[in-house]
Amino acid sequence: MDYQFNQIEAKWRQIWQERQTNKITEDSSKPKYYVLDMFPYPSGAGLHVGHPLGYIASDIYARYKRLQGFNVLHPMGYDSFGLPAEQYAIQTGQHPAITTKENIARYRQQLDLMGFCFDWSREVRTSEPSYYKWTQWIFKQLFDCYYDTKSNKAERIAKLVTEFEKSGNQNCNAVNDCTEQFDASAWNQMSTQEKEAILQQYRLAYLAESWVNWCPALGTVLANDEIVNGVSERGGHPVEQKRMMQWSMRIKAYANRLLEGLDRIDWTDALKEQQRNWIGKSQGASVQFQVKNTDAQIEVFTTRPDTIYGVSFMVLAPEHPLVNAISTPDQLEAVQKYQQEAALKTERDRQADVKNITGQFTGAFAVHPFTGQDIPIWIGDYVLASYGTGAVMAVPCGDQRDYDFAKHFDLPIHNIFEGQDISEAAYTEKDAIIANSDFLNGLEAKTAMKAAIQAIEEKGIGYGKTNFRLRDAVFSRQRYWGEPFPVYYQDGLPNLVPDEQLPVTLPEVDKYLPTEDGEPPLARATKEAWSCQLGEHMEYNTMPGWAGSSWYFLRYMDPSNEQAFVSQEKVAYWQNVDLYIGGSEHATGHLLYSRFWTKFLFDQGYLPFDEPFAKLINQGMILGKSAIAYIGPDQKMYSFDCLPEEAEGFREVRILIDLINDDESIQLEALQQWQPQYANLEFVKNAAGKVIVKREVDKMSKRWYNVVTPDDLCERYGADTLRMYEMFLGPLEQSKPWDTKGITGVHGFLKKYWRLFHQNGTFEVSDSEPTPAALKTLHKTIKKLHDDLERFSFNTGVSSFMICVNELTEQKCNNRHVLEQLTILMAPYAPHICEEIWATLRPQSETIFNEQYPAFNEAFLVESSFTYPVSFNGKMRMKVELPLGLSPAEIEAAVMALPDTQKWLEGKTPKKVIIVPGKIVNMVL
RNA sequence: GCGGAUGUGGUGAAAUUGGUAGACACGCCAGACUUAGGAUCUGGUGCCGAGAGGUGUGCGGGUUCGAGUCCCUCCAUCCGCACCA
Repeated sequence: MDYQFNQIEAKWRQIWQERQTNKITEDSSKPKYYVLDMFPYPSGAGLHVGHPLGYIASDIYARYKRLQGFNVLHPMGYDSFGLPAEQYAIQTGQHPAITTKENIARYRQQLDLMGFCFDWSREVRTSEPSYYKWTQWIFKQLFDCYYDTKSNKAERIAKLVTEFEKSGNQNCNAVNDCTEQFDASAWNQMSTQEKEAILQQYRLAYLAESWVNWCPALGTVLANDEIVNGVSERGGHPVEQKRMMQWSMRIKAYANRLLEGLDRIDWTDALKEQQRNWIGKSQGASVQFQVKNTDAQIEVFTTRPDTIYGVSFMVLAPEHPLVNAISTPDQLEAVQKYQQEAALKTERDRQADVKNITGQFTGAFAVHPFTGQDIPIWIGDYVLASYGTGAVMAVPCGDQRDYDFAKHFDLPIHNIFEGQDISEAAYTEKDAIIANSDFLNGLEAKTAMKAAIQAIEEKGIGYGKTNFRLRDAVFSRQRYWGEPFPVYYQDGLPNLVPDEQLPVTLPEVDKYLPTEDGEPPLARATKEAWSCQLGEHMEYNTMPGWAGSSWYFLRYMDPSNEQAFVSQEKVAYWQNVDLYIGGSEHATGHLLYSRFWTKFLFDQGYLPFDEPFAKLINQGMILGKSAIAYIGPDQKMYSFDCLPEEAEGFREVRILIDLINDDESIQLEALQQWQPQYANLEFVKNAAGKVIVKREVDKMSKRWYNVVTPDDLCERYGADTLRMYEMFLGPLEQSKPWDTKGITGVHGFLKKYWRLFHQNGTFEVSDSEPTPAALKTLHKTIKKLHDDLERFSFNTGVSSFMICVNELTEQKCNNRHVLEQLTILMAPYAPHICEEIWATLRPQSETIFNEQYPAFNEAFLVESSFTYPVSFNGKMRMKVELPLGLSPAEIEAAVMALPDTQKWLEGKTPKKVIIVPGKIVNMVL
């Protein structure tokens, strides 16, 4: 009987569904384990072989844990709000909900083919009102909280209001953007509007005018991580800076905890470094500089307060609010001209222009707080408005950028480093002795820093300060296909929609474009189209993509709860995710925001943990091998090996990889039928009469015609083969190009495994005692597999199965015990074939996944002898078979007694004999 | 520039604590069987050499009886960040 994978797989897909084999419930008698995949955005293109890579790995691990007796939560869902569905809606008028639904159906069909053990009864979709009701609810909690620096957690805003009523904000321990100071009576005299304006500067979700990355082509605001090289990640449109009223998240409040939490989780160093880099903690001091002859003060942040005597000028960002006020009349025109030029430049231009030093003198001077000297104030676009205070104290001797600026504009450079030459470049190391600096003279940088901060604080002109690069996250999008805010406006003030009226559902609109006067698409909705009609109007922005994905892993625990986003009991049982698998592209987006929301929900007592993902693995990307053909100036297609040396006038075209044979030649007739432009194409063939293509590795994508789909491979080889082959390709974390050629090896292995049971046309296993050799093979494999899975090395696991089946075939083993154990062992990798075999071996069994994972027994591995390699001075010369269990002395005696040993010793006595029992014997002469 | 990772046959790759480098698979070569299938099975396959043997994990050093593995210098590739004061 042949291995009929298509029939077997279809059968078990159906049985699993009928018996609800993968449905799980909270069961406190078993330990829990939570295996999670990053849920996909259901795009119209469907899945290619790269998508399931991580899912296969997590599926294997989930099934393995289940066989070990864990109650495993392994869910799947869809991140179903997003731009492509909306773009499609704009073009076709089709409602994004319909496209999304269709795409999800297609995804589900493809995922089911692979035999994943997802508990689909727990599916979540971020675009479902029953889901985003709770995204809105979490937003409300964030709006209603501030970050208390004393208790070091989020607290209710009502607590802050009470404090303001009692003592104003003089001694308030809250993270804020508030620049004004007020006392209790001032607060109590404020109007509702004034109070709310203040509170917005404390709330964790707040409305503020902020610099945003505005993309005119998309008509929306983008987050920093949605911009790649200065253009939008999606579509590649230019992005410019604009000041707009936006919702933001005060993620900065959590900067320290986000940083410190990294030490407690099992992620790769690369990923942790990326997050550390993104958070960008730096310690230093904030210092006030008095502007000469005015009341104005300029606050700067510096990491080198020890170099304060080296300050010889200041530079402000062109956008700095004080620039116009302090510029002298004779400089004002030039200053404004420079400001305009800077504003026109996109961030991209500024980045590209690093080498080009520009700046403008304001005509104003500041007073050096220690020397009292006049220091000129300049503006320059190398100073960023959005970092620190948007102003720097320039220390040209210690900072290369300040040095270059000083050289370019011929500004003074004071050397404050003992014995350092700064005639060519700044001295940026922190190991020099400070000189020419009054009370700091002779100190090392470290001590000088402390002394400087102390002096600054005593003078009352500043304080020691920690600064973060992390910026608050803009939370508004001028888009249709996203979560509406649970917010309405009354008298110009934002108000929260009451819980009873959640969710605020997405209203119908006539078009998915912004309105003519630039309002977001939701402004097109009539009042009646909204699920709640409160105040003057609802919030027209929608939430960004990361809103729904920041907490979805919690919803799987309790997907249909209508009273809470997750019940206390369920979250207490499931806790955080034990193993999270997904791509590294979310390093500074999703993974950071998710940690932020988790910490917030923890602070508010909704969760018993504050890190969402205990262990994280980034699977590598599977790349496509594009096929490139060459068309000459004569419009003929040339074989790659027939290209002239100087291929001028030749152009490269990518052709569908399905049209390429194994020998890299094109199926010419199929090509002519593929696209009309090739219908009458002529060819320049090589000596073998073929047209060869060049291969290039690209991202797998429809536009490169290099997509390989799992559907085709399941059809030809079966899901079990595809699952094992994807694992066999190499280490999970590594990116690698897809190559279908090798799949026959894995397919052949499964056939070989099948033949262990089906030798003479019938299913046959022997009930006799297993041979020692077979038991040795089995237990070797059990141990290897266990170790491989514990270190997430799925590829070596597949190899171990191959070796095992090869050995058992060679031993002609068809022993029931051995084959049963092997089948359980392999079930996580190849669930369909193993279920089929198990059903034949044990017809009463419901599923193999109710069995116990095979236990390793070392007794079966013990050998009677071991063949020692014997080396002389490290060079292996002979092999000696000796019984096991000998002491090193006995081994030495046995080896020395051999005539061959005497031959290699050439009459000498070894200086030293090194013996590692069970490993090696080495003689040092 | 900074940070992270990776360099092993024709190819994908193994080698878990320093202990016989190249397991396993693809490809290739030779053969068997055959109702000629893209089936199955057997043997070979790092490089040099007829052979004994030599040599070999990006380059160059070091530690060690012994290094793919540990240390130092350099080189290459990939990824992330990038005027962050």
